[in-house]
Amino acid sequence: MTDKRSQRAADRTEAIMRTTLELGQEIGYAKLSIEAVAARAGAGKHTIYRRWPSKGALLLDSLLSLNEAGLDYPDTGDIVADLRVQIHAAVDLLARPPFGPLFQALIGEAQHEPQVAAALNERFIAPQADKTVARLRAARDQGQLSPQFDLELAMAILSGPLYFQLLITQEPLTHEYVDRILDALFTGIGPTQAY
Amino acid sequence: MTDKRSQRAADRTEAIMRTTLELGQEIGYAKLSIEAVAARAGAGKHTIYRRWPSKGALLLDSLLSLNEAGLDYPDTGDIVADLRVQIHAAVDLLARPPFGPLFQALIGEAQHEPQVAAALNERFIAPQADKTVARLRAARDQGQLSPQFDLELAMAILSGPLYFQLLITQEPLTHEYVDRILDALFTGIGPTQAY
Amino acid sequence: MTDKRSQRAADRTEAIMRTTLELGQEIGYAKLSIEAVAARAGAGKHTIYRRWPSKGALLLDSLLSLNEAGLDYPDTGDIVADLRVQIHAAVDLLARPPFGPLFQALIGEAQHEPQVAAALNERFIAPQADKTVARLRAARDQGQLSPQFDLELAMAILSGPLYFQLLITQEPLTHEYVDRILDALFTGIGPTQAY
Amino acid sequence: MTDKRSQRAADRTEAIMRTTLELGQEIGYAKLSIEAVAARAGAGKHTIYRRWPSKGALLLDSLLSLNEAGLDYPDTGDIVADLRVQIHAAVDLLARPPFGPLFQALIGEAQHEPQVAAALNERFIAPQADKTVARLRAARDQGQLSPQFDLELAMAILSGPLYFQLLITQEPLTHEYVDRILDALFTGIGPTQAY
DNA sequence: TTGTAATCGAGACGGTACGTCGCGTCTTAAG
DNA sequence: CTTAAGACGCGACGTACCGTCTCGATTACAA
Repeated sequence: MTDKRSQRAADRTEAIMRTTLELGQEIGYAKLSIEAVAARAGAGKHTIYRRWPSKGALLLDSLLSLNEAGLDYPDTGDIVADLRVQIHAAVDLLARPPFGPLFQALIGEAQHEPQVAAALNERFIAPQADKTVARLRAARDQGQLSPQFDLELAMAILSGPLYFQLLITQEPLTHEYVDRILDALFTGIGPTQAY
Repeated sequence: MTDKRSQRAADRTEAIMRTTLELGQEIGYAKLSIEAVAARAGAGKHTIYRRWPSKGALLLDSLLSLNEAGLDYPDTGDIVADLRVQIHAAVDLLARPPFGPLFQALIGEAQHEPQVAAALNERFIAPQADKTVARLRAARDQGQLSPQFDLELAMAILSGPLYFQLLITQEPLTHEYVDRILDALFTGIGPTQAY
Repeated sequence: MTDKRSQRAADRTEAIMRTTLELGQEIGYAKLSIEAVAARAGAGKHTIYRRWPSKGALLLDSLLSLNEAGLDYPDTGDIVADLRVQIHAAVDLLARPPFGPLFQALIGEAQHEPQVAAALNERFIAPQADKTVARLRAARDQGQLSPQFDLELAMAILSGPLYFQLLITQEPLTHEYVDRILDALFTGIGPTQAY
Repeated sequence: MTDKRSQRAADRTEAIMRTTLELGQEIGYAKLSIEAVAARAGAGKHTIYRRWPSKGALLLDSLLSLNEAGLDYPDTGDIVADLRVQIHAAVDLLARPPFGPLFQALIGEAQHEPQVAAALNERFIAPQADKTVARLRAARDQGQLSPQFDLELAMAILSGPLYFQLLITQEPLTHEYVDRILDALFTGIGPTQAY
């Protein structure tokens, strides 16, 4: 399949990403320099620059190499239970090393590198969101949700508070908090009587 | 009020922050260097470092100098209408120059500078959140919301999707989107029948 | 004699010079900064700049405060013996702490500060040279030296090799070396037969 | 001779030293900064620091590049005449631009950088001194000087007064002064009768 | 005895340069 | 043709001192 040449290249690519993860965990992704990665990996800087245009791009690939499979949704027929399982898993991934700090650093990079933001969206955020929307759509098609149920909005309401806590208040993400959001979304937050 | 010495200091502080805002708008906050701010402001670098420990801290103060009053909530008695007005204003502020790009850059900085994250929270995020919670509490006390209404969670559901869009998907924030979130929160998102 | 005002001033002057000597011995006169002297002496920088225009000038005064009396020549009637005593004493002073290193540093400063060079000459070098010339003149007047004896040149031949060794080759100055120079000057270096 | 890699390096080295000489003549070697040399030479500061550990070391190499051949002694059989020619040439070199001011600055640096002092000695002072001593030795071997003639001391007596005048009294060095020293050394300074 | 003028410690300020780091580009030699 | 190695121009970092300046507090003298 892959000939000898691309095997050599793949080896180098993999070694560089592995070094990025190691070094990032040791000294922090913010302080990570391409210079240091090259030195530690025994790679020339050229070899890195040939593959990735920026530190953000390298971080993104390194991140994705940690989660190649993605998080897949179960479909047991119970939409709330399935979302709960899935979001608990997502939170476990996002909030803990080695994925968590790297993910956070990457979002930091994305704020001043539009290309990183776009790539992050396209390759990680959107696929995850799509899976959530797809699972919700299935539930709606099965009549578990009303026909007017706004799939995209529901996804945003499920995700937004988590990112808010991860990036802004930087408090720990708990399963309990996820459950409260699910509750609020599917059983209502309580204003019904008053309205 | 302020004696001569602190007046001099205040003048310098103000000049540096003003230059930071100017230069940041011209070349982008990511490319902004303390060196360049010092040169443009006619200040020594020491004078900047004496006041702010990092670029992030300087950005934070400059940001806050743009919005010294904060965004205040109206209380017309109609909680949904009041929130709508308030959040529309917030979105207008957060998503547009000069505040928007600087705010975004600052959150980027916060991802790898815990002190910046803490200061940002303490001095901007938390006060705004507190105002929202306070307005919601007033509504609950007036019986417009059920006694079980989770104030903090509501605030997170109102804020989270906005930050998600601002920082992650980086799509434009519209008043219409705010309205959809408000609707979902206060009238339910639609699963009621199915449950 | 000195009124109260000048007493206060003299105290400060003396404290600054003493600190200069202390600090210079600790960290080396090359690394010495006026900033550090001021801090250590508990003096304002202004107080130093009011008295001395440059680090070199401060060093010079500090140096001279170590040797206020100067080196005085004995006159026992034996010119060679008197010179020997005197030059041995000079060498002991010039080549040893605390005078030596400071003197060396000062000559270093003098190479790029003409005013320091001039002041050093006027206040230290020339007076010493004059004493030597005066002692030689007395010997010539007493008939111990021929009427054609070149006083200035003799002084230069006695001093030059010492400074050469102190500043250029930076080898230790010994009494034995001084004796060899005196021998060469007064008994001839040995070419007589061949000429 | 030199391969391509060292040719590139040699070009940079040479350009930096040439700029050092130019700039030093324009603004004085004391005010010379590595920053300014780098800027004028179109070189990175790193490129300079990679080659020379200090300003003094750079000055030394620049100095030596001005006098790569060294001053060679004639040997006409007449030791005094040969020394005269040679020392006149040395004085002409040492006391005049471009060599003189740079040499003086370098000795200034040497007073607070032992490594510069050592290098200066090894690469300039000692070789010159050795040539003088060698020429004197040849004369002694040929019977022009007595067997007891102290070669090293003679060299010091010839050199010392010149350096004394160059560095300490900072009066101009003349050929006439050199002749007086030669006279004193080889015909005696005149005390003979009295002793 | 009380201004008033000089001096002081303290340290902020605009600068210049330091020596280091990392960027992204480049050149070379080895495979 | 790709690599490891690393030199290079560049720009910024954060620090150290420079010499000037303002600011009260502390003296000492003259009114």
